[in-house]
Amino acid sequence: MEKRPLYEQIKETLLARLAADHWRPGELLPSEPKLAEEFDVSQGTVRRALDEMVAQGLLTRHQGRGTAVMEHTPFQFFDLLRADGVRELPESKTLRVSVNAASRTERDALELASGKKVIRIIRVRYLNLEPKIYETICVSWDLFSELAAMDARDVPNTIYNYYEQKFGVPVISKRDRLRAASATQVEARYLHVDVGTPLLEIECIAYSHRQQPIEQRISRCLTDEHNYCSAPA
Amino acid sequence: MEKRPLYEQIKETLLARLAADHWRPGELLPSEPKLAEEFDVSQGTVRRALDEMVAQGLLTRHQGRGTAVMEHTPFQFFDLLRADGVRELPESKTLRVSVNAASRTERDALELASGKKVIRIIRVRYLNLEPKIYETICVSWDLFSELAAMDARDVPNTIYNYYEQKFGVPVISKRDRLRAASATQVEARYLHVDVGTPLLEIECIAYSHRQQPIEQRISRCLTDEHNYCSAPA
DNA sequence: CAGTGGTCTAGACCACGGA
DNA sequence: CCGTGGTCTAGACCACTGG
Repeated sequence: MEKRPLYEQIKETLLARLAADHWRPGELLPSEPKLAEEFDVSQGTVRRALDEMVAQGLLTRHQGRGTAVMEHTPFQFFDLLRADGVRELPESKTLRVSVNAASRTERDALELASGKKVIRIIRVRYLNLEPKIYETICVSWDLFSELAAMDARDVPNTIYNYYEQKFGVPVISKRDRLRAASATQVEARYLHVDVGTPLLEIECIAYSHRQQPIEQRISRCLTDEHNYCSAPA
Repeated sequence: MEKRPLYEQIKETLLARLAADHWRPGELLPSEPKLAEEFDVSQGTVRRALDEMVAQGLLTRHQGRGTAVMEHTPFQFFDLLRADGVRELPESKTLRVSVNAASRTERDALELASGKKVIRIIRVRYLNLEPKIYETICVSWDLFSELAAMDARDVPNTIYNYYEQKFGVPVISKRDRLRAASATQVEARYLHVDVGTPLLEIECIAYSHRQQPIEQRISRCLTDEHNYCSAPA
């Protein structure tokens, strides 16, 4: 017999089913009494497992309707806010899609073996029609080779949604590291500023189920009108 | 009768007692059965209230011992990490303590009426013995007037602890806004870099109970060896 | 050892949503 | 109307801590 709490085991089973695409985003899970019967525990124990998954942002509950798989909006994972706190939808223009050998830092970020290839997407993002972000996205070629064949014009604006829709790989969490940097020549040209202008560099690693790293994204941002905001505690 | 859930009412009562210094940090609360009896509810309902306060980081539980008021370590609210992820204790050297009329942004941050005075503390912080942060701390003079009389040499390194010990005002949460900036002449001198070097500016507002703003802190950081890291999701 | 929190059960009643 | 999740109860047994 297992010695870990029942609700943890149930949670793990449900996590595995989520990872295996057992239910699509937005779809309703079986009701609590149903799950309780299946796992042969009380409804309270199922509730505890579901509660924790809701707290993690994986599920949502609606009284009278049921418990559904969370749909991740394009906004949820974008952290640049206007000075007044309003969240704006960023537009994107993709500059280049290329396939290269992974660099050392990319291998670390994505947990790839040496010699593995990655797809790099370089794009400029606009806030309020002004170029504010020069962004390099890096994903494993093994996982997303279809992306490499794509024309730059066809790269969707909300890539996390695309991972989920096309490849069934939802982005569940992410971790950011921030530092200050200076605009390079290329960045200065695209962002319409002088070389050396201070930029906020956000290195974001996106994870799917089981902490599997999916994407490394380095965003170099003009922060004259927008700020990065930590989660409201 | 109240219509809100019982566990929320209990939580609010307990929060009020925390704010009123009913228990000191580290002290044990009454046991769950005791609280259940006092509020005339079942132990499960008390548990739920306590669980939420634990999730908020206000309490800690120890099986066999009891539930205690969380002690806030100086580390908990410092977010600059070395590239390898290790957290270092920053040392501080206070440059100046002054009393001034609050600026517009300071009044907004601390929710002060116009004409109110603030105490400003300017200091340099060291990581691994190197100057890395030029920091301006701003607090309401009404709340902390004793600080103004203090010699710069006596300003403690871990100010949050000091607020809690001396004034009974614990820092419960904070909100950060980040942007990129350029080193001014003064900053460049203290941080041993050239004027214009990119700095990471962290504007941090610290809150006590009931979202009352306590402190505004603007830290301008060299991020050559350290990064700001978002909470691990 | 007695008392604490941690887990789990089997019920109850309620508020909400959809058919 | 029925089935859903939301709240609440009163108990059980366990694992851990301290004296």
